[in-house]
Amino acid sequence: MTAIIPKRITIVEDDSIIRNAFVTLIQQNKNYLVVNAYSNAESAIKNLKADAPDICLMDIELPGMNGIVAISKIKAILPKTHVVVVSVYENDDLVFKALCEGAAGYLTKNMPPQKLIDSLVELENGGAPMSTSIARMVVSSFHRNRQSPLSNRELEVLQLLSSGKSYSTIADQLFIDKETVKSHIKNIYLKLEVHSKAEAIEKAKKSKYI
Amino acid sequence: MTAIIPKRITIVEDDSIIRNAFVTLIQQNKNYLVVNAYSNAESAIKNLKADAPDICLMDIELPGMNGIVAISKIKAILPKTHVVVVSVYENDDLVFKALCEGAAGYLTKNMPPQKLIDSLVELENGGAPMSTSIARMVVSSFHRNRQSPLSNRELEVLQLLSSGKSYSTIADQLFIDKETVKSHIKNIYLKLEVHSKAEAIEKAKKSKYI
DNA sequence: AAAATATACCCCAATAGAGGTTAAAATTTA
DNA sequence: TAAATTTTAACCTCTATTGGGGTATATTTT
Repeated sequence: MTAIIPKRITIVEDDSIIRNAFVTLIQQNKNYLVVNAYSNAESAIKNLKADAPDICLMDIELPGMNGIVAISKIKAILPKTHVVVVSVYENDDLVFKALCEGAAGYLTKNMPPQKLIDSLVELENGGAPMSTSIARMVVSSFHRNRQSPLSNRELEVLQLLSSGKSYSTIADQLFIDKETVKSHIKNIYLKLEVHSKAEAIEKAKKSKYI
Repeated sequence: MTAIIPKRITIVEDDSIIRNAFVTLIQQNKNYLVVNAYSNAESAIKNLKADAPDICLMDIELPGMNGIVAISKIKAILPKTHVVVVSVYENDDLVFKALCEGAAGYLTKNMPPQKLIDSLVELENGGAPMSTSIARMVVSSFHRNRQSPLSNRELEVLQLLSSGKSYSTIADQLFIDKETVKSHIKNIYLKLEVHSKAEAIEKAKKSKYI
């Protein structure tokens, strides 16, 4: 018979009503222990080592330090802590910034209460809890744009160019002449209406051609 | 009172036992209609326009054309069809290739049967159904490695270098001298033990420093 | 048959890239 | 505070790369 060690949770949420709701909700489940709940990131970080949370629920819009920066700081101090964002914002930019800084999941506040508990379980099972729309956003970010004006060969060349390869390296890799690579790149520039490598890569990435 | 128009589903799965199990399972739910179930991708694509599926469940390991290529072909013909991968493989490479080609979700065959139905519902709700481990894999792909040997400034420089910018453009953007950029790049090469831009970018991306 | 794509060649000027060395500020860490 | 690291900047050399212009031909695709 193994004793259940409850997962330690801290909450960072400036709205006291939501914060208390989360505490109450989580405390109903004895697999989880809310060690502390803060209204700002600064104090949460100050007590981070003492709290030693397994999971941290993090709001994005906060007075003072915002949630994105907070995630970064927390992961730098306790890399193993799972930081799950709980935000009203479904803005692309914020979601991807949060994930890049190390968020283990991203929930939106309009979720049904049970979804929060499910998410904690999902985390323990090795998952990455996300709201419906966030999951779609994340998966869509991988999808390439099929409306590309570039031919398949041009996409191949641009792909290699974007990984920092030189014309000659690209030529070797595609078993074609360096001059042919030049021709392709000229046509790519024409089609994308750019005049340099950097512009072409920027435009192609923004349009998700590559 | 609005009539419920069932979502049209096709299945591509070479194992007849699994295929039939999926058909039986889905047919129990009158919100879904299995229009056809195929043992290979070629025939599924041949009948694609006639089947006009809203959702296609796609295996990866198939005789003849593999599932990744099949996703690409299907999305080229019917971009609006949601292709959901159902595979035993949890290999990173396959998952990301499938997503890049346009997969709307990725499930593993060890899921409980109800999870398949839940996934169909999740799709309709605007989500992207994923198995626990796949979701973690996808979210982790955004996380950058904090054990980088590079300084923050070096990371900034390498980031810009990797987007195809020239030394002078990087200098302008960071408000520093071109010679300083060169110094940073020299140090980056030293630390990463490489001797060219392409190698540095490759190593940094593989190690997820950038 | 026409259009798009993939291939390859020429010329040329500007600059980017990689190597070396040195060193003063500024910042962070011990 | 002292030591270490980071960031900044400058000098040198030399070759490779890039991007502009043009032209041309075989192969696919429409």
